[in-house]
Amino acid sequence: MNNKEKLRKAGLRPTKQRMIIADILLGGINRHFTAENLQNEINSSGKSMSIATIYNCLKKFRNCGLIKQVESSKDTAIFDTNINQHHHFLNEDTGELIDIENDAVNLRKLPEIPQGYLNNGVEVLIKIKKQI
Amino acid sequence: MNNKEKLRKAGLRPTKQRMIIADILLGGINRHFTAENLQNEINSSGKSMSIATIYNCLKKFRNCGLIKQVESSKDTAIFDTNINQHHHFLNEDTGELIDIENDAVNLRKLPEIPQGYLNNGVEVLIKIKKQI
DNA sequence: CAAGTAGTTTAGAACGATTTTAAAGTAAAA
DNA sequence: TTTTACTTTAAAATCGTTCTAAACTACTTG
Ligand SMILES: [Mn+2]
Ligand SMILES: [Mn+2]
Ligand SMILES: [Zn+2]
Ligand SMILES: [Zn+2]
Repeated sequence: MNNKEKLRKAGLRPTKQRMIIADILLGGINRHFTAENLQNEINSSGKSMSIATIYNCLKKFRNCGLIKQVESSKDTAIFDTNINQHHHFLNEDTGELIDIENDAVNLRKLPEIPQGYLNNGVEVLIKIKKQI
Repeated sequence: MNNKEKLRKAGLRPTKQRMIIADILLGGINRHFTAENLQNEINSSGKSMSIATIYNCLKKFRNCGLIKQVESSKDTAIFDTNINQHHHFLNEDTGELIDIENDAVNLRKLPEIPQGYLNNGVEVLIKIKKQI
């Protein structure tokens, strides 16, 4: 399925701007990035896009499940093209995130989900720092 | 150990403002809160404190290990008085966090820590949402 | 205790990330 | 083709947080 079809299937009009972002984000190597990272990459390729549009698109993409947003205590939102359930190393010295594939982690025991609620995904974060 | 001693031991001068915050946060029931939550609570008790001071104190408390900051994709920083290693349910409908005690989770398999790095804590986040 | 000094608080300004506004532009529907 | 709803944009606004610089206070030293 090409990117235009992916957008259509997600209920999003394939505008010029969304196609530019889809071409960068979808179907390539997985990555973690900020809105500003993405704008810089668009600029480097000789194109340009309003930062408002970038935020609009990322929010739409996220709400459609085309990308995810990472839980992070940094003050800038971090997005993730890896939409499979997976886990992360967090380098606490640098803030860098590294993917951990889902099957590299195995949970022997989990608490009961509160009454009336559904498990909507489990994420493991392994904080690491450089050895001294 | 009383709060004044706790601050001293952490290398922090027990100022009037830090004692007010310590009295609210330390040694009570564990909770998750924002800087604004804390200011509202201080205000409700008839006291007042500059928001800059609240941020200053929370940062000092966090750096001393008296409180933690939660990994969260919300744009407001969330702090946690539970400084033990533990896990969370995240109610994705409301943003509410619920503590999961460390021994309620058991990890059978973890990936290898990258060469030259140390494991500095593992956090499990279980996202939940209301059943439909 | 009295001074001295180093650390702290504060209001307000500044900042950086994100959202809103409102007008112009574009994609899809009729 | 005309109409409609949706999208993009620059610029302003907003929001959480940090900075500035002056006043204040806790601790140290004499
Ligand atoms: Mn923030
Ligand atoms: Mn965040
Ligand atoms: Zn990832
Ligand atoms: Zn907690």
